[in-house]
Amino acid sequence: MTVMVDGLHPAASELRLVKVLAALADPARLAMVRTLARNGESPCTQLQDAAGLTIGKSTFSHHQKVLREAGVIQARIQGQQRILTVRRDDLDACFPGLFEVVLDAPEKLIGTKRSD
Amino acid sequence: MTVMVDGLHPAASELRLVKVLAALADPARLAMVRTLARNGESPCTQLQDAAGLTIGKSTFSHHQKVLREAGVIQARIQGQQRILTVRRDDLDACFPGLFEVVLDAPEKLIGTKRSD
DNA sequence: TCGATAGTTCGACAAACGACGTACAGTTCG
DNA sequence: CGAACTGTACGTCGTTTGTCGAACTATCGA
Repeated sequence: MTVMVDGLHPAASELRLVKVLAALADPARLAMVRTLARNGESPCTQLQDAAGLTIGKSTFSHHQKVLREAGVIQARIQGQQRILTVRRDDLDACFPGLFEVVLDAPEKLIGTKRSD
Repeated sequence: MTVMVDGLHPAASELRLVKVLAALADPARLAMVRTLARNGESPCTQLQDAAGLTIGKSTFSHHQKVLREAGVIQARIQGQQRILTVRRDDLDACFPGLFEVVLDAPEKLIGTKRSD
């Protein structure tokens, strides 16, 4: 069975650019979002693996929460796992073009640290 | 006379998405960039006034530096003032569409705090 | 029921960040 | 020269952020 996790996701009308940018302005989170967008919806563990993140699971959970609260991704409970999805429709509606930029940027231009 | 301030600006090939996003993920800096883009090049004091920022001048200088080091804006010395400009060509070349998104976003969707 | 799997929550800690005031430096003008 | 103007650099303070490990919750399967 599939259950939506509400109250944790902001409505589309609640998205704010500053918060979305802040959520994306981290190497780990950017990798999560880009990988998720390319691979389609994934459970947390699978995404963490696919994104090549070497962080602990509690840290991953934290980043996932930041992205969720910014409205960038969505989580839905299916069995014992959370299936994550990019909220592309809402992002495109609010900030048209933003997601495409983030997705299309070549790996070389991403940057590995907040300061480099 | 006009003198370019070099060594302080990253080359176009040095721009990194994470750093650009981090630079833009602040209400004050976002206001600076958006105002600067609309008003064209401006000296610091004039920009701070036009952007309606109530922060101290040293804080403004700090934000200006963050934007400069991320490659978002450029400074050139003219007389006793620094003329600031958005590096739109370089941004468009590296992350096509990004700047347009940031510029076109309606004020309502910007957000006033990093966390709201 | 027991154990494995999948994530969350909590508390701690170091590092980074934003804001401030003061002092400083370069330019222009009297 | 000296004062006014424009912005930078430095040190500090309090808050936020990223990371971790350990404890906890919930679901599924044997």
